[in-house]
Amino acid sequence: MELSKNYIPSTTEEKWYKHWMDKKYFNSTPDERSPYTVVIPPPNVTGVLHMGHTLNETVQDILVRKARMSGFNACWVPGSDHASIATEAKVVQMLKEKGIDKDTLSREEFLKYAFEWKEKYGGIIYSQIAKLGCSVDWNRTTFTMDDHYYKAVIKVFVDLYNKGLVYRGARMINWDPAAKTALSDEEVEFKDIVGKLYYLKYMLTDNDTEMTDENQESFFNSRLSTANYITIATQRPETIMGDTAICVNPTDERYAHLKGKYAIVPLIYRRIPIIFDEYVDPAFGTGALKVTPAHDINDYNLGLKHNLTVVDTLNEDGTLSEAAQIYVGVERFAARKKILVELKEKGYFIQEEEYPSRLGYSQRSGVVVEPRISTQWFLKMKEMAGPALKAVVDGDIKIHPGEKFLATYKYWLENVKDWCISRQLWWGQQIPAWYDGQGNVFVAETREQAASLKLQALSLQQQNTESLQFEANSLQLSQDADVLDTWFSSWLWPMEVFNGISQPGNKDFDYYYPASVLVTGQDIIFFWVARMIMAGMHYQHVKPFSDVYFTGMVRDKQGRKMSKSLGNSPDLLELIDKYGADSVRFGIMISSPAGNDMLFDEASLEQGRNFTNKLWNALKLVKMWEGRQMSEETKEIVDDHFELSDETKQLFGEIEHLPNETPLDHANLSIAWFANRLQQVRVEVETLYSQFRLNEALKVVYSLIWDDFCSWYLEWVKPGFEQPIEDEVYKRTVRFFEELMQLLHPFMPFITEEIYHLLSEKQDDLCVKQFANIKAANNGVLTEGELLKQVITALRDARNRSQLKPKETIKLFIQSENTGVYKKIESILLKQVNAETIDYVSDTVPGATVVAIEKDKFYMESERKADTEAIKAELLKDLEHQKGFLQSVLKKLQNERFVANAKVEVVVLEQKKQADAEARIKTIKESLANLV
RNA sequence: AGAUCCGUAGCUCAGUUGGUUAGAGUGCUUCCUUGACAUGGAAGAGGUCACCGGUUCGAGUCCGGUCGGGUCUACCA
Repeated sequence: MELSKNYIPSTTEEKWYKHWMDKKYFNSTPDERSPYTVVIPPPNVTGVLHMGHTLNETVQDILVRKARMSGFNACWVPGSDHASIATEAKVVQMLKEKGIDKDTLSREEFLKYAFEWKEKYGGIIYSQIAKLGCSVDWNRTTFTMDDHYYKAVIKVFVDLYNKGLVYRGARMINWDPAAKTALSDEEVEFKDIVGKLYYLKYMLTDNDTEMTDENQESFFNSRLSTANYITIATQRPETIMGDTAICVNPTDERYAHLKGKYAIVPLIYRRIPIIFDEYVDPAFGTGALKVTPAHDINDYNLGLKHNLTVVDTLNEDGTLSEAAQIYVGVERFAARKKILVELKEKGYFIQEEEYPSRLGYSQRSGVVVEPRISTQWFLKMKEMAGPALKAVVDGDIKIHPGEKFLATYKYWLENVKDWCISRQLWWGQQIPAWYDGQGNVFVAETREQAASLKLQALSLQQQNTESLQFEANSLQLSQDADVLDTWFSSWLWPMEVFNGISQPGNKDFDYYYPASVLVTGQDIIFFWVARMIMAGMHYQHVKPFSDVYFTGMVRDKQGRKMSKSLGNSPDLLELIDKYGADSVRFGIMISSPAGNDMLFDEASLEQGRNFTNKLWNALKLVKMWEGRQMSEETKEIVDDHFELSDETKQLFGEIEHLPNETPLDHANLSIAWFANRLQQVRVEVETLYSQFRLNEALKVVYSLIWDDFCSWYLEWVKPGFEQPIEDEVYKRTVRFFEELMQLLHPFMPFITEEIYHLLSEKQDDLCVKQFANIKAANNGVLTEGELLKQVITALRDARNRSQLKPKETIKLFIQSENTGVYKKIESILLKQVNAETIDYVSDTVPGATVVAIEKDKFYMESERKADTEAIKAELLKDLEHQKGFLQSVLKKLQNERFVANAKVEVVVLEQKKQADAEARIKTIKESLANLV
């Protein structure tokens, strides 16, 4: 078969994903194996995958594929989130573009549009997950508004209400004036801004009768010239109409005389009391605070304490309300400008100064959040927090990387406030609360159950059943118009994807719950992770997952957050088109240290593409050898010619799965070395997996393939041009290649599966091929391989320094006490350093370039005359280095306390270093003497 | 304001319980195209591990402090 010049991902990827699907490898049903469960963090149903998702899904797929290949029944559940605010905003926008105003639609009409929208765009995210190669069980795809899921959410709400954990009340909440809904504390993002602080005059009066005079305005304005006022500082002059007090610190002597007096709000001339509270910091601003209970959380608390009236001067859309009396209907920031103008005109304005501060913005709509008093549903969090905190603190749930997030998690749970769970939206689970006309509320899963609750309530008052029946027909219950916060459904995710809430105790749920690992971004630790733990502990008394792996945030090259507005968020499908899914996975993983933010750079994807090309070309090389094995006759001749030494046989014996029938000496070492090297790396990779250090695991495998396999092993066993290869060497090489592909498969599933099948005819697939047990590596063989590499590199370096062209050959003379080692690798050495002959000498070779490695010396003779000066300089540099090294070793060894206190193996190591360094210095000195 | 992480090669980062004169990728320099791969090969240069002090036979690693940067949390108008 003719293989293309470079690897072409597109056809391969489609072919194999379809094959895996046809074989149902990703589908999981309970069996006798241990489960390995992962639930996907459900992306927004109408969204697209961004780079953060890509990193996340890749990590999960690596873990899931690795588990599937390691004897586990791996089950990865995909799905999506209805994302109430985000989706509703998109639908509203879409309707607006069609010329339809949401307010003109009924709830049912709107939901019809929303579901159409979801059907149209909801599939995008799934196709992207498939493109990336994710091995999810598509039969288990779950949407947070699926029928069973919807019912589960309602069931939980009713249950928590009945337990007294859900309640309804008027509280200060975060209000989004654009989406016109309440938000939870977590949905508010604070940004640093430079605002302004305005200093305003409030007139003082001790008149305890309310001023109603038509002429009050001119009365106060005329008295402004006198000093009879108090100065306050505010950032929000548009809220002064909501002021219901001025507050000063009771210890502040400047204002002690104001006890019992009143201030007059400018422009509307409301008379408000001066109150005293420790809360006010005398050092800040003027030490006098205007109190606006309706529009500031602190003022609200002050208002509660001092029994102040609440004047809400804003409408739900952020315009000024009737209660503001002036500028009614004007948008809040426009009103601020107009009011400032009027304050200046009338003389109430003193000065303004720049003031750095933080402002809360809606995570979804991006507008400035308005603190607002509103009647909402809340979940008591204190009761939920305890077990969730314990599960993590006790180590039942392990967080990776741990130390970094434990403190944050703990602090949040210990200081958690009640969760506002109602949203003034239509897209979501409608709150199962029904109101009668008399201000009673009935919480139940269905209208019928709510009605029967009402009947029960009535029956307590009325014993007459006939009249009760009459009442039931005219109950006129109306359901709460609001829906629940999206996170109030997502927190059930690990349970309800297996119907654990709607059908508790079902077979799947018992088998798959709890999940093995949760992989998610650290930005939703409170939104989602903590709350899933709460729900899991509350309903199952069992953690929802054993490990949490936090991926870092994906940023651009300059370290900026990826965002649509910056245009620095690349399109995943374009990247896959350009580089292939394997390269995208490689690129994002290789530069992604666990838990740290990663800077995304397309260069790392190029590195991935180059890697796939390298793999492809290694395949081409090996395929060239196929069918070029030796004939039986040639093989006999060759085997006869090369008698195996006992040493080599011994070396071979260390690898139990190597054949008894052995090929050539050099291949002997090559195969033995690589077999051991492979085992060594497998041990390393296992450890890294268990520590979730996936990027390091990938680096190790990458280097094993590129450096050890391609650059060394393949070169060592490579036959001469158009020469045959030994049968056994060919088979071993194919086998190594297969094992490497298996090791790499979780990271780069497509190309590895392709190469696995191209290497030889196969019945099985890499996707489900089980890893063989790891064998212990033999250090002696590894050391021998390392020595060979070292010798080759040093000789090549010497060639370079002598400015020898690659084609120019050398004559090599080896002076060593242990020639046996080198005789074994002669054929490799010849090839790798382009020598025509190798001879063994017991003395120096005059006029040759000398290279010293450990205690051995290598003389290199060539046509070209050696540059003795350059070589001398090199040797002197090396000598200096060795001398310095020896000195530092001696310093330790001569220190009695070191010898006494350090571990024995450390001391032994130092002694060996000393001996090696001394021997090497001797060799270098001899070489230098030889030069003259 | 509190918490927390970070500061190692030009750049992005590894460096696991302290123990070779500190590693990788990328970039850079030199050389190399009929022989799997120029999306490549061979080789090389490049670091006072932010700074100061302490513990120790021994510190990039542990402790304290300083400076610089990030992130999260918090009700100072």
